[in-house]
Amino acid sequence: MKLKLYSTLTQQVGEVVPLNDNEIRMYTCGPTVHDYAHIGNFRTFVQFDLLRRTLKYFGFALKHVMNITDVDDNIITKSTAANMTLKEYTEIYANAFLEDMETLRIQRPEVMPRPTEHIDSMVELIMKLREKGFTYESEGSTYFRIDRFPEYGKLAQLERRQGEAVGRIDTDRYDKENPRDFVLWKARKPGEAYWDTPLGPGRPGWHIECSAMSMQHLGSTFDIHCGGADLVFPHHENEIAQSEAATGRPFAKRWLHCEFLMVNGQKMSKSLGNYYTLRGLLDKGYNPLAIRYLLASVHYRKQLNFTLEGLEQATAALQRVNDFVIRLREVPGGAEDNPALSQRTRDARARFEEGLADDMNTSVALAAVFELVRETNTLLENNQVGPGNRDEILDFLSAANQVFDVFQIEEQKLEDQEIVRLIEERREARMRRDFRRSDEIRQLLAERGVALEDTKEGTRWKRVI
RNA sequence: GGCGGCGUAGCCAAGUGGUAAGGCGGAGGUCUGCAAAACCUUUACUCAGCGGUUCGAAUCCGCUCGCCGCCUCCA
Repeated sequence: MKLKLYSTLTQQVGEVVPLNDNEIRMYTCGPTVHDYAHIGNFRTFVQFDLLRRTLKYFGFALKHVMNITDVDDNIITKSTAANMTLKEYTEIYANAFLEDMETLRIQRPEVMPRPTEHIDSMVELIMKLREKGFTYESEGSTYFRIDRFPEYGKLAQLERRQGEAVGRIDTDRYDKENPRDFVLWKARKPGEAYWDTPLGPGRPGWHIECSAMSMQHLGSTFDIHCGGADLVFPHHENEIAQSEAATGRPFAKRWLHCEFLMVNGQKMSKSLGNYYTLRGLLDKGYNPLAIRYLLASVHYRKQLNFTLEGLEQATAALQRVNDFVIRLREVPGGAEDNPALSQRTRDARARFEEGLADDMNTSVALAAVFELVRETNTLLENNQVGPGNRDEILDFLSAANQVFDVFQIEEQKLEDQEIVRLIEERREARMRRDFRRSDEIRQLLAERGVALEDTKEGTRWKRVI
């Protein structure tokens, strides 16, 4: 099956064809580590994790680069206020970010470069632009002259307009020939971190970081560049301009942008104060995989309105699949297999893959899982599921988990002996028809996140997520 | 003002010409010591509104209304 993805550049969905052999080279604009990331940020990273896993699912080799930006205005301001070095300060939030990634099961990209370790590449790139006449200097800073790049605006569909929007005045404009020009190298300011380079003392502008790091690790032309929807303009537009001006070659072939997480109809953001952090939600008792599920379940090009109710719905949906797996595992080895169900399982897998192949339509992919769950539950009700069916379905769910990684498919063990003892005690109490004690124990375990369900074959337990 | 997008059941959400996937929730039932889980039945004659094209439209076209994002640091 052919994997198709949208590109902001062409505004069309098209088949993914690697530039080199079977390998996809992909760059994701990562976080700036001046604070804890909020789950709006993580929506993007979860979605591009799905992309990463989808590419692998469809058999591509992958080299994925995601930066961790460790120098910018915010970082400088905050680290100074905290009386810490840049490195001391950013280390805290970089580590927090990596931990949060793990909690959300976001796979580590192959390379996670940091700008402060790539200053040479950036300077080299700017020097190349300077040689080719794309830059000018003003008050110690180096700027990119967009008039020299006729294709400027092709990503954001900006026609080169005469009139600029009223009221959008860049505070630096008096330094620039054209308000749209952007800074490549910022002149040193007293008290701020700087690097001594042939461009003069200073630090890199925001946009040059991603160009330099992506091209250093992936080459001047690579397959996919992704980021949040707010990066289309100016960040990615500027990356294209400076990269293509420097190399004379196309930069990223395909651009993917993840839409925003909304809160009450407004973009979740630090400045609006309407944000939730991962840690905050975990403290409230929400399950990280339910959060991952919620962030993954809505298509990346649609805004997702985040609510706690939505998170609870996601939790329930996930629990349904996990409960199904527990029940499926109880299929006796001697039962007869059901050929019709085998066929249904293959169909479900095909629909799952079709959904993913269609620009990562996660809703369709997940619907394929849920349909199979319902149909199989009905058959389980009538003992029409055999061990072969069970294994085929578990195999399909594992495949789905290669991409989504939210379902609990491995059998869980009770390592807590106290809980094991209580379950046994309850079993004895029920045999004596001592339902008072029985219910008491069930309540006790519920408080510890373990639910008990009595079936004809005995009592089963499960962890509540 | 320019650019991009959205509006489908109580909530989330798929569906881009052929007669409304899936999830959550609600109601009734089966099962159960009671629960829980699961299953069964039910919950949009209709897709923001109004026109148009078509044998046929949630899907195409036009207009109207409402909402969001980018154009400024931002995932």
